[in-house]
Amino acid sequence: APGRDFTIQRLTSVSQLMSFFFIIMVLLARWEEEKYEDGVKWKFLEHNGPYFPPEYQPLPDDVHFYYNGKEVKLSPAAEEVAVFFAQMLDHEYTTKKVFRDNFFKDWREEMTHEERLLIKDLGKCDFGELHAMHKAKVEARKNMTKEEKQALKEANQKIVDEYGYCLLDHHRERIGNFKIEPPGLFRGRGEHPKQGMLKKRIQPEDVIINCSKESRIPEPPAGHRWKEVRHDNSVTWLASWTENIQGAIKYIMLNANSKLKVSGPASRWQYEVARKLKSCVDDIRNQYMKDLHSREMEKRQKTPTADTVGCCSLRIEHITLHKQLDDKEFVVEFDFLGKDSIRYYNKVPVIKKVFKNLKLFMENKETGDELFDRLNTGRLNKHLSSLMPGLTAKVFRTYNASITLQQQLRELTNSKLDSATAEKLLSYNRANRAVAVLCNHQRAPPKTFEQSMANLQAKIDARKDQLSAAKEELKEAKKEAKSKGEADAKLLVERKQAAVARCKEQLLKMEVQATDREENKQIALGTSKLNYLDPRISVAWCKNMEVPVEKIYNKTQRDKFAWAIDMTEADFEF
DNA sequence: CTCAATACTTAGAACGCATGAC
DNA sequence: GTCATGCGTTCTAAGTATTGAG
Repeated sequence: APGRDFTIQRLTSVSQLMSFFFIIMVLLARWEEEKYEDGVKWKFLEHNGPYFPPEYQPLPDDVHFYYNGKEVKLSPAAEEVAVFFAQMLDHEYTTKKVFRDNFFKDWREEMTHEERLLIKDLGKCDFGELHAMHKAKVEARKNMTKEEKQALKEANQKIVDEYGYCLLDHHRERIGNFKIEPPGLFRGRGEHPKQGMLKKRIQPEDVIINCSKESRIPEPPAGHRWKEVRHDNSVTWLASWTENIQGAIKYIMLNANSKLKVSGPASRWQYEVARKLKSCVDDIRNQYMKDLHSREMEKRQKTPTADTVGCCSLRIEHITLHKQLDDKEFVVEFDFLGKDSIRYYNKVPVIKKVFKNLKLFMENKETGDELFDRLNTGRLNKHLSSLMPGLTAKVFRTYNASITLQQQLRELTNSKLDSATAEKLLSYNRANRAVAVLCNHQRAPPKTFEQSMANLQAKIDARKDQLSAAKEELKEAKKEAKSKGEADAKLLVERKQAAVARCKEQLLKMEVQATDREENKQIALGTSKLNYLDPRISVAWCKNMEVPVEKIYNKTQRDKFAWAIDMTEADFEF
């Protein structure tokens, strides 16, 4: 079947040949640009190493911790961890059993033998004074004078200047995360079984440095040494360490606007592959409608994480089959937690064949069993790339997002002459929103949402009152004008009419704003904008609509998409 | 090939600062 | 000037992709 797919695909259209040709041209261009052999990411790399967070400052003598009502002076190590907990006391995490249990277990490990003997019940711990001290500190920071704030800013800038940049192949590049992650209590997303565990302080002895052999090797902090210094130019990271919660490796890497990222495989390149999918997506869709039978294998087990799934790892409890639902036949109801424990809920009508297959896959299984027990992401992507070179699930996502944006922009925006910039931007946001909904990019409603919505509503109400008052005045003025017919009175009518119109306009604007905000309550636009939408679509739209590109991309985004802003013409089509 | 380790991208929340309304 | 609010930045968790060992 893969062979046949490829043949069909190759013969179907001239435009495919064209796009294939284009891909090769881009490949060559990219080759030219990168100028290094495969797998080599740089020839020269020099940096100052990561920035370490400041050492723990023990509590002042007048701040106390109490156990069972009695004052206890904690050892520095135990005290530091106690402060982590105290700082989070306002957060609801600290009320959760898993969080508390994990915290307490790890905390006890930091205690001295004596402390461990004494402190056996978290419920008997009183962190009140530590908590109060933390809040006072936050408050004090907020109330700093202008000069103090300025001094702090300058100090931070000094750190950025020293540690925030590296030299990569003769270019000074901004580092994305040059700071070692400070210690604290782990906060996973969703019901994470490890929430509350102690994330330990990283020492230079834990850190591997990666740089050029011939570069100036970064100095470890005084009295310390690095775990290792290596010179591996097949990777892009500058430093790494292993964190203690999941045992995962953390990396110090470059900023998103660096050459390495912008010309890396992920950015421009992914959009070209996705564009190519446009020319053969119909074939591929027809094909998978034909062979609705896949048979592969595999399972996997990892260290405990929050219970989340993706399309390949769905379990049978995540879908419900409805032969009939409302007025539709063969409906699949999805309900599961995806990445970041974000819920996906949807009812999707499918064709009979798919419905029957799903039913078959669920047979003789029980809760906890995988729906597609012979499928995994590797297998899926292998199959996809046999349909079109470079095709993966992610390419589909990029394609779907970009094509949706383009369609929505066409549907939602009028000609450039028809509307004001604000209205154009609203349309752009709506198109962006449609994409975010498609990709299930959700956010928690902002904490201040209800309040700010109420504030806006109050403004709207006030404006409404104002409007009716203005209308009333207009009516009065008209009556006056009719009975008297003086020029002055007529002028007054005109003035009142203008006032009513202005009022109406402002009211409309606010109402639109309220709608926009309400619609955006649980939708996050940033992720799709940054990661899935071909920036050339947006740049072309700006050119066509005569909207400055600054209105849709901020500085950071303009840096990241500089290549698209430079090269895109108004007639660009995804 | 499989599995685990490693590398890199994607993600939402928290933070903090600029801005604009009053 | 004050204050809320929205926005950009920072942070780091949580995915996917790739590599490499056996």
